[in-house]
Amino acid sequence: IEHLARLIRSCGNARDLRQAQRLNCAIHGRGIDRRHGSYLSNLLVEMYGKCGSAADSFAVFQRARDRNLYSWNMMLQAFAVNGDLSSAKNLFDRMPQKDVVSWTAIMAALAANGRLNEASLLFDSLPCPNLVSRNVMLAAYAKAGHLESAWKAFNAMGERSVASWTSMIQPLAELGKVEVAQQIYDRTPMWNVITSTSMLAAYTQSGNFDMALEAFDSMPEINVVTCTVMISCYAACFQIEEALKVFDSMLERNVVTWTEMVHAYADLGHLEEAKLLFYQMPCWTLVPWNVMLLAYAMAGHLEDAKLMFETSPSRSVFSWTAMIQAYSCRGDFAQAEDILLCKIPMMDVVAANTMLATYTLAGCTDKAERLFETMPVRD
RNA sequence: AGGCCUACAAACCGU
Repeated sequence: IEHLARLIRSCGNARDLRQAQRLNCAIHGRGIDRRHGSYLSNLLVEMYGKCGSAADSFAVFQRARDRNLYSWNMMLQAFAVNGDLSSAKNLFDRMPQKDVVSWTAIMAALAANGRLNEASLLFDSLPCPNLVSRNVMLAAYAKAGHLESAWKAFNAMGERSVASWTSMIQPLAELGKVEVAQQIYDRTPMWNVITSTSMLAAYTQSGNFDMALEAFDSMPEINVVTCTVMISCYAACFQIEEALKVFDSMLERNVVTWTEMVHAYADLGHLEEAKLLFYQMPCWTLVPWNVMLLAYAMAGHLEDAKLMFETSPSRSVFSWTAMIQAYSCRGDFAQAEDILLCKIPMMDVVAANTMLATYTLAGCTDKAERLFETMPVRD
């Protein structure tokens, strides 16, 4: 049974939906999940959530014979991480009991969807906040760039964990304050591989590639994320050979690692290599599809872009925006605008701005103005 | 009865 549990967990961690479905069939088909209380069904609910399918999670949840607080919290989390806040709230309201984990999961989901105020209000109403719920709020402030509030929350904490310290690093780098991030990193009383990888990412994202290399060389412990960051670091300084060296030397790779390598090839203009690697991926998320789609779009390969769009398992606003670019690059403004105004099921400000920029750059001021007037969202 | 499995920090996509 522990063997099965391990299999389920590793499948969730690999984000491999196909494998998840196979496992679920094998387990449920033999009725194994019915014989072990809520343990296995809980793990299956979690697995599907991680693989991006809240619907499959819910199916398992509903057919489960025994449900405990863990089951409800895992289902809640499955909805939350997949961006289905309304289902999460619905479930939350129907929970027979709730604990601080349930509240914290909702808070984190609100914050992740840009609803910081609601998260903050919820936090203030928590009957008994703990270290994790405080960390969630802290990280939410930090990521939103509300450094004052973040520091206030940080300083108010009676007890801190590695996560509390690590949460302060990344946002500083994003605001161009790498030195401050480094000062915190140097002063941290506790750190682990995540902390040092955050610092590495901070250097990479701020363009301090030499610092990144130095940091990497002196890291006492690395993992798959660390190496993936190094691939993006080498890609950012146009060292495709070095990026590939890291990729080839990795003992463990996940879907992000693969995506990053495909992205590196695509970004540096090696479309054929990108394509080869893309089709070799052991499993996909939507991101690599969009990476390939955009690469083709920007290279003017409209037919290839269309093919990616049509064959991808699903489409997000990223995919649609890439198609706007694909048509724009070919000068087919009518098709591009048709996508924006008629076809996108989820238009946002970036998609609209993309079209606007196309018109502006092409000197079609009249069309740009007309579009601007009718844009449902502006920034 | 208790334990196990759930919430927090690092890497990938569009103007």
